[in-house]
Formats: sequence, C-alpha cells, structure tokens
Amino acid sequence: MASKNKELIVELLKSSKLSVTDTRVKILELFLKSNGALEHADFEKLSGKSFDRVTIYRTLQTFLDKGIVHKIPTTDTSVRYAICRSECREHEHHDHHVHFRCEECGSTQCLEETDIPVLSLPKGYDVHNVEVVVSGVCKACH
Amino acid sequence: MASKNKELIVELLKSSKLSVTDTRVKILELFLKSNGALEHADFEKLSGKSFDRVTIYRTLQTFLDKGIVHKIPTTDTSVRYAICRSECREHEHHDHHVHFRCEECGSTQCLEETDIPVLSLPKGYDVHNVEVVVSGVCKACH
DNA sequence: AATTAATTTGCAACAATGTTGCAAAAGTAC
DNA sequence: GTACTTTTGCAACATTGTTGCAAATTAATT
Ligand SMILES: [Mn+2]
Ligand SMILES: [Mn+2]
Ligand SMILES: [Zn+2]
Ligand SMILES: [Zn+2]
Repeated sequence: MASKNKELIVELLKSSKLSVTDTRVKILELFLKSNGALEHADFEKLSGKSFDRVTIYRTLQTFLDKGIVHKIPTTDTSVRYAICRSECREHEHHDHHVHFRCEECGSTQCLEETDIPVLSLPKGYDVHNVEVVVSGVCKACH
Repeated sequence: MASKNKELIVELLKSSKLSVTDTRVKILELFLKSNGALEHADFEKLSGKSFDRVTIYRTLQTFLDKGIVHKIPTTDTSVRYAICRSECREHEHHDHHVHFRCEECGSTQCLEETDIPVLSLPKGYDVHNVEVVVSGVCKACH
C-alpha cells in the first residue's frame, strides 16, 4: 500500500518530466496521506525536519509549475497547497471546484464534486478564473 | 473636499467608538482615495513612511475588529484590505460581494453590485461565509 | 484651561516566512 | 561507470508580522 503509493508517485513525477528525488517523493506522500490542504510549515513538521526549508519552497513551486498542486486563497499570510486530483496535470490548472475551510478543526478541503457557479460580472470585466472559498463547519466536525 | 472627507472620517471613527488619531485618519484617507484594495506595504509607501510599521498593523487590526474594513483572500502571502462601503459597520462583516483581481494592473476591486451566488454543498457542511475572488482583466485595462 | 485617566504610538527586540547565489550531492543519460 | 544535468543544503539576506514597555497623545473631568 505504501509501495503502491510510491509507484504512483514515481509515475506522476516521470509523467511531469521531473526527476525522482527523496524530497519530491516525501512531499507527495504527505499530500496523499493528508485529507486536506497543507502549508509550508506542515511539511517541516510532518517530514521530521529532514529537508531544508529552501528545498521545500522550491519543490512546492515546481509542483505548482507542473500543475501537480494548486494554491488555495486565504485571508491570512499562510499559503495552502492541495494536490490536483483530476484533469489538470499539464500546463494549466483546472481545479474548478469549491474549497472549504473549517472553523472548528482548521482544515481546508477540496470539494471536488462541488462546481464553481457561473457568475455574471459587470460589462467590461474579462473573467479568467473564479475562486470560491467557503468557511464554516465541516462534515467531520458535525 | 479634502475637509469633507476628513469630517466623514472623524464621524466614522467616533461612531465606531475609536479615538481620532493622525494614523487612523491618514489610513482611512488612503482607503478613500484609492480605488482598490490596499495591503500593508502600500500604507508605508503612500503615507511617506511617517508612521511606524507596528502602528499600521495595529490600526488595520482595529479597523477589522470594528467592521470598518474587510480582508480579501489571496493566493500569495499578501493580505489585502478594503473599506466596507455599505451595511457592515458594527460587529460582523456583511460584505457579500465578489472581489476582482486584475492580472494586468494588479489592482483588487470590490464589485459591490455583484452578489455572491448561492451554493449547494454536500450534506454535512455548515456554511458560514462564502468568498468569491475572480481574476482576469478589469474594466480599466480593457 | 489645566489635571487626570485611558488609549495609542514608537521603539527595540524577536519570530516567522520567503528569496538568492553557489558549491556539493544526487539523479539521469550514455 | 563516466559525463552531464538537475537538485539540494547552506549561508546570508530581505520581508513580514508580533510583543512588551515607556513616552506621547487623546478624551474625560474638574
Ligand atoms: Mn482544490
Ligand atoms: Mn470588498
Ligand atoms: Zn472540521
Ligand atoms: Zn486592471
């Protein structure tokens, strides 16, 4: 099961034309293990301090560039990342789903099944992307 | 007209039970002058370095607490603030409008006239607040 | 208008977060 | 295994945000 994940991760990296390194594998493992979005500090904690901070920054940036992960907007200074489950894998992100932030447990989740609604903006605005972040109480927190 | 604004600002501060200080007046002036959201660094630049960084942080936090300004979600580490134009003035924020981030000029605007759409989330999720941030090209940038 | 009381400010010191250049290490291709 | 390319870790620095505390400012009272 762990090795199953490992195989999947190696395949993902290769299909993104990225070399397979310990840091990248570990960070992807943490993404797959976690049930919510992660931020930079989480990787330092969860990885047991085994990787340099700079390497984590660079790895996350690489994953962003390759469309392996996406960012989730927040109103604080933290930057949250989640793995892209579905379509988006190549150049552009297509994570057209809603994000949910639980005020109880603090977790941020991708609601893959909840589509972004269609918006009608005032004339003159050219829409490229719509982000929806819902806050409230999640399923697990009742 | 500048003094007209000043009167308005003094009234706003007093109605929020805040004492009228140079920093608070100046920051509110900058909000009213600007046609988009501002972030912390903007106040340092726009005010001509006349106020201490710490004071700006504390002032913005105070304005948040009093419902004078609201935050706008971003995917970078910056925190953007906009003045609350309409209802929300007391305890809670009611800025149920869409925010727009222009990829050309970098400005962030409140689209007060564009309502947040109604969402249907999966069972078990309790919705408290919905944030919508649209990115694209704004009216001014054609 | 002067005194008093409460609030706000600026400074220093610190913590956390993010960036860049560069040499050593690891990965990939041959 | 060797050569070539990419990635990593370290150091050094920049930016952003927080806290305690004394001095300054504002508001309330006489
Ligand atoms: Mn997502
Ligand atoms: Mn707004
Ligand atoms: Zn929860
Ligand atoms: Zn624009």
